[in-house]
Amino acid sequence: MTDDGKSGLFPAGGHDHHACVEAALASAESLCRERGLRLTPLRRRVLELVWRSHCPVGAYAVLEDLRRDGRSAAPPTVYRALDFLVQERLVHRLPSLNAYIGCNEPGAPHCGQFLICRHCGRVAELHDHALDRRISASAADTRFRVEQALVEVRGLCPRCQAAEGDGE
Amino acid sequence: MTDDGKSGLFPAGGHDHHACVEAALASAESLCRERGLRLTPLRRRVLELVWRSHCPVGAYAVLEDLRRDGRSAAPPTVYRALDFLVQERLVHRLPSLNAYIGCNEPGAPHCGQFLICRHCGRVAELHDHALDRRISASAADTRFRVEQALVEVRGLCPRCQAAEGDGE
DNA sequence: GCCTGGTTGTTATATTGTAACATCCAACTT
DNA sequence: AAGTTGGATGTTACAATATAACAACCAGGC
Ligand SMILES: [Zn+2]
Ligand SMILES: [Zn+2]
Ligand SMILES: [Zn+2]
Ligand SMILES: [Zn+2]
Repeated sequence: MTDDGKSGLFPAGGHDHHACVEAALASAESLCRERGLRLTPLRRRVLELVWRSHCPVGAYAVLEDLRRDGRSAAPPTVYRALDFLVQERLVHRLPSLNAYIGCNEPGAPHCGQFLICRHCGRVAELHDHALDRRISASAADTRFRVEQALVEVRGLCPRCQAAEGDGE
Repeated sequence: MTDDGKSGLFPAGGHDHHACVEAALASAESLCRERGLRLTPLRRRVLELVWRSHCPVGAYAVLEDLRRDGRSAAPPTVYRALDFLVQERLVHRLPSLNAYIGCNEPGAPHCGQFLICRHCGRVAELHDHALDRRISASAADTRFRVEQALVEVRGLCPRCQAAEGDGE
């Protein structure tokens, strides 16, 4: 990150994406080791494929990638791997897109908060704890026991706002 | 509502559901009239079917109901009606459930905020403006232009918390 | 070696959602 | 009234997403 950490949230920023992927994989390895879980080659590869994409990826896109690896693969293969990664909070599922994205702060328990650009498809994950607390408080008012929360915000990312009005 | 308006958010509360459906339909009629839109018999019927359910309903469930009416119906029929109703904010779509639920405050612009009970499937819609504002503020920090926001909270409703630990 | 539990492979199918085009119908125009 | 038009619906076919069920495999412990 070479900026203020805010405007660079969208991965279009000139950060080193390859390094991000490597860091995510290393982090996943250590988290699984701590938890006594098996980050098998398949799971690791799926995590890598999710992270390599700059946008959320669908299960069938991951499936295609696995096949390009030469690996035998069918839908259950990829769904099981993704389920594992979601369970362990290494990736998030975005229900409104039927797609998955790598969590940029795995290990830290948090609810998913996403800014989804309708134009370029990029997604930024937020970690706004005040928002977390606001959701908890609101649910507590109704005596609802929160187990998981998800915030999906659609709109235009800064870059696409600029492009708007032009030929796009 | 016979209570404090909080614990009764979950429709299991002893309110008159039939009256709610009628009120929703009447409200939809007047909103469409104001906006110069056509609440056709099909659209009206779909809205009624969504409202009649105590839980979010899937498109294919609505389709079955339409067929039970004796009406000729295929998936596009119901998806188009649902798309219209969602567009006009008369119903909300819950992406994590692939299902639809009637909006209990149509006309008032608001982001969707839902408490979804994983045990009984019932859903309560919240209207927490502080939460709205918190989301807007968080997005503004990143210069993201919000067009639509959605909060889906999963957990256990008060009733199902009580039932937990028993045979359920 | 053999059992065991978890992981992956494989086939088939279920569920959810759309594209494309035909038909119908209400409202407006002449 | 007859024609025109745009939106709404009917219809067929299909695409995209997800899961059930069972077989095969494999690492670790006995
Ligand atoms: Zn995360
Ligand atoms: Zn964008
Ligand atoms: Zn609403
Ligand atoms: Zn419940």
